[in-house]
Amino acid sequence: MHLHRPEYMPRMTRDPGTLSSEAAVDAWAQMLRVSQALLDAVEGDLKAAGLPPLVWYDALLELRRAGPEGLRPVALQGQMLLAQYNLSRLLARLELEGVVVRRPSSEDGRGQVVSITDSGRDLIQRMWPVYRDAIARHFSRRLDADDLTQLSAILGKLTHVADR
Amino acid sequence: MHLHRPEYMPRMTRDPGTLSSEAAVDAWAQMLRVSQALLDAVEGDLKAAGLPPLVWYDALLELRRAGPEGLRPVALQGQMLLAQYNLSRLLARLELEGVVVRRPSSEDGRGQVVSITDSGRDLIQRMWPVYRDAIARHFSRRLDADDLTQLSAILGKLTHVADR
DNA sequence: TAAGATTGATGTTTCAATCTTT
DNA sequence: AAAGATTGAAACATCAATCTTA
Repeated sequence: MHLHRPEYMPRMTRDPGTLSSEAAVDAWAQMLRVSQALLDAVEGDLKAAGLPPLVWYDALLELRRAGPEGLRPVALQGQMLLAQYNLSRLLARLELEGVVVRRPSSEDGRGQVVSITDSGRDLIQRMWPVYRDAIARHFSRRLDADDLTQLSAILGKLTHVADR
Repeated sequence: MHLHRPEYMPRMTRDPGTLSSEAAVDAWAQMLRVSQALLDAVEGDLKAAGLPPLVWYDALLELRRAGPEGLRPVALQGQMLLAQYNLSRLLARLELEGVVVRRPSSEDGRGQVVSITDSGRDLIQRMWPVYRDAIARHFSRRLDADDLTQLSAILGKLTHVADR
């Protein structure tokens, strides 16, 4: 359990802000560990089925949503949590595989437009059943409706991480 | 929000096992996204303070717990979620930096024993205040005691991911 | 044969610098 | 100067093969 419970932590001060910090740090470590294990498990299922990693699924899904007009890489960046250089290289791999196409933007000379191809639509359709089953097996199956409601509410409180 | 809500998902079957699958998939995507953002934020704080990444903290913490006898790499592997080859190279970096030492095991000719050094103890002590503040800022500060209790209970249900 | 651990080759991510257009 | 995007070099992760001892 507790991936990194800090035994170093100084003996619990009276500062109200740190009163329950031990429980908070334990929960933090637990969350890190569980989500990493879940991610590993799901990625493992995809790989076992001979399919590409989750980040391909995420990118293709956003591009499919965008429709025939495609998306600017900078817009994709906002959806996915990727650095610009990282996205640039991901798109290069996707294009090499033939699942997306890139063309220069007519509106903005600096930019590009990326669209999903038929082959990309086919790939994401083949990925989804495997992904769906992996989520069910490792995640949904272990939680009931109340768990999902509570979890979602708590995660919602953690959403604006970039603040401050 | 919803990192990859599957619009591909076929129109909700009557199969009881999949009745609430949409909510589950949303919660799954939310969890992935939030934990990745939190991790990025905390790693960013460490880096901004000129400190090494979290995985160093985790390894050093386990080794400090182990005390003077040290730990076998295979034992560290169990604590951290790392592949063997990955750990091997992490330990090489830690040793190069002088924060751990490796020596052959006297009990098992195949194995080694790894211990933290004084320099390693110093490093982890310098990392902890930064890490603690990052957890507080990005995580604890946004949750109350009930949130922590609920979150921990839910994460507990997700813990045995390797099953089945 | 299996467990503990490492390594060469390859792929991916990151940092910092760059290039083009706004 | 700032925004959109890319790239060389370096760091790190992964795969498959290897080595040693149990």
